[in-house]
Amino acid sequence: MRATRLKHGVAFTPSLDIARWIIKIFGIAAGSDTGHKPMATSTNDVTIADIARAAGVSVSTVSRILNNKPDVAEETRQRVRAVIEELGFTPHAQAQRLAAGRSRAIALLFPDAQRSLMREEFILGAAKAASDASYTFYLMTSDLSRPQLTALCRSALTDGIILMEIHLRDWRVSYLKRMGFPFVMIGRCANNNGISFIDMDFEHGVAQAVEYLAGLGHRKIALLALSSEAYKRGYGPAVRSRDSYVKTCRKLGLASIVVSSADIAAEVAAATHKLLDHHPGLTAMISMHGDVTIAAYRVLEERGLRIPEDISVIAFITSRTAELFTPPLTAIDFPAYEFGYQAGRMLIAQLQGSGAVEHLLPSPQLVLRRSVAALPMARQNGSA
Amino acid sequence: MRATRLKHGVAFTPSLDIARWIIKIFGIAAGSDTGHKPMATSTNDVTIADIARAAGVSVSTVSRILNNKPDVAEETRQRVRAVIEELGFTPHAQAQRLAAGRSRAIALLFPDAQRSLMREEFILGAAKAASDASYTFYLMTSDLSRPQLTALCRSALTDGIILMEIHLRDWRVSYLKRMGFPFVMIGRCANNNGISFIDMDFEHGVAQAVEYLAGLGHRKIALLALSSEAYKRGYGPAVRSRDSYVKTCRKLGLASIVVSSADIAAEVAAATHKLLDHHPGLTAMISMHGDVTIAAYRVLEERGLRIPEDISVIAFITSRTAELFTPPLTAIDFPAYEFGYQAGRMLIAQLQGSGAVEHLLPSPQLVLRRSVAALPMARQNGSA
DNA sequence: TTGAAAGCGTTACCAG
DNA sequence: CTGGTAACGCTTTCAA
Repeated sequence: MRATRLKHGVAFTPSLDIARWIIKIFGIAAGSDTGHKPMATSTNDVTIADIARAAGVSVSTVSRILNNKPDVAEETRQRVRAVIEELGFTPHAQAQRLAAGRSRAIALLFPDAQRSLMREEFILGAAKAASDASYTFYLMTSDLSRPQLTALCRSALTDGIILMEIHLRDWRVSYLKRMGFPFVMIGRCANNNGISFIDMDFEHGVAQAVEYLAGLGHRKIALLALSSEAYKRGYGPAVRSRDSYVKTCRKLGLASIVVSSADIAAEVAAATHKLLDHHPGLTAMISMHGDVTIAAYRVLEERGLRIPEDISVIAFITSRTAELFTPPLTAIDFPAYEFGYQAGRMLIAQLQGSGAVEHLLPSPQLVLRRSVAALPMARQNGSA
Repeated sequence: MRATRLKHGVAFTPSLDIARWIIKIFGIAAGSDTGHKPMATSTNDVTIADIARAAGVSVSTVSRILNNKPDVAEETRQRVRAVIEELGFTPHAQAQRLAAGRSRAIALLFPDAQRSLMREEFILGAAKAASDASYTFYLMTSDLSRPQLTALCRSALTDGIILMEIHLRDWRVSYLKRMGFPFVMIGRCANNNGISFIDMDFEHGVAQAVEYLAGLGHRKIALLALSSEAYKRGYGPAVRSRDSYVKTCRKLGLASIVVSSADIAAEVAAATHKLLDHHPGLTAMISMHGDVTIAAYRVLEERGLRIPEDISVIAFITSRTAELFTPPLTAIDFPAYEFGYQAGRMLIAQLQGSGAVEHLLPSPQLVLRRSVAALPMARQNGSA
């Protein structure tokens, strides 16, 4: 993981040294030949009125045809459609939205904080769901403050919202609920009455992982938990995973060994060191840190511990990412793309009036790869 | 990488078996207490007219204040602002957009085809650039057909577009240029007159990689190239990387060893096998396959070849992903997030009338990690 | 510095 | 089945 700087364009830090990029400025385009005008209307001169005139019908009729309303004579429909085709007309989305009072758009509020290879897949899934339903898809990064959320709702930019990073008690949820603004969650609150969500079942996932490891003879199983700060804030995954871990350990008569840290390589590494220092007999760990679990791998490697011979590791992680680890990570699979897709689908269903509230809590799948091994009898007696 | 199915919720394929998810339907919400109405307007009753009335001014004045126009008495401004605050007013975005003829939105056209850990970072970067400039950000997956692109332009949904996966001759580019519709590219064509872009300099990147390896004594350096189909289509990265590789090899008096494949694990694995079968003396390879390079790693491992002792590997890849490999990948760093950010920034600058065309071709940075080693003298004489 | 009024391009209601 | 017309909520001349 170490790297050094060489002479010629070889650097450790891959920071974008923008000032040194090859930047060619071709001068001012102004109103010249390129003719890039910021006016979107320049591209869309032909309106519904033009169509009406050309086809010898009224705008209402054209509108009806555009919206596939039934009460139009087939012959008229054909004729108008031909004109539309010929003039290359496409409706002005903003105008449609204003007049119709709906935007046919959904938005995903994506936490700005830390990027994670896993969570990015939510985006594509949600976007796909939108496009499948002919909705447009907004991605909003930057964590919204309360007034910003209000503004978003009132702006009518979007018909509904997908919320992520849900806390057990989440002000955004209460607020949107009170406003009656449509939304769904990836994650869930303590109380989810009347709200659709899809969530990873961390509770069962962790229990499953612990039991699986215990079944292989492991007795000292640690949890590399999310930050205690997140736990205190009531961040769902942090609370549910940790609580479930403790409970499962108790049930199985195992000691709970928890070490918390933020999803940052340096902190996960420090946490892992701490863990190994304090618990020399450790034979397995469960990581909540997604791809950052690599930091734990490196620490183990550094300390001469082999995976899985000396230590078994399980993480909550996307398949694609799990496969990049060596050895590949045995994992509770986190199908982030599918989660995003389902969230989008649910939201749109809700918008289209199917009043059903959906609570999706897929049962976690443990995918066996190569980071877990059974504990040999010799070690089961605690001889670290 | 192999995995087996166990009895209890343990599966190899992490496919979402939706039918078996725990799905609770809480009945029809209808017009009940949840009150989720699809009408966005329900949330936004207070209009600019209400403000005007309450403040005792005209709508024009309120509008001016909303848009920070200079010609308003400071005292009036204060008073109206207070009313806006008090009534919790937020402008109706669709109405603004319709009236103003601008959407203050940009869109990223994201290729639907294959997902890649790397390319997903483009999205967040572009979204950030938009949010930094108070623009909204559309993400459109699904590859647009020609009529769909036309429709997008005419719809006035967005003021400008970011294009990806650029081919040397790209119909979308010609089309948008002809239409005079604002756009920028991540990637570049053969001829980029008057068009802003940011592109990875694959040409120099590959040259740098080959020269670096050659400098370490390697003589048999292979290129795990992108699919020959992509090459034939004129996909920029495919063409530029391969051509540069061949050229650099010739310059250095090395034989060119190219094997092409799609960005799919199975194909990359097959290509790697083929490579090793046909070129037993191989000591280094350069991969264009991003995170799919893991497939090559696995093949090497499988065949008992150590990285970097037996084979050195260099790839074009994001730092975050490179660190997941073991050993960590020495790489031409692909700062995808920054690319996305710059593309967004450029587009918005263009929309705001700074007519400067920017051609950004940052010099590729080789980041040394641990997948490359110098060739011992003993092996330099070709004794595989 | 302010106000009145004419759009912006659709949709949707109401007559016919 | 079709046409007129009033919204939709805001921006932007043009006068005052």
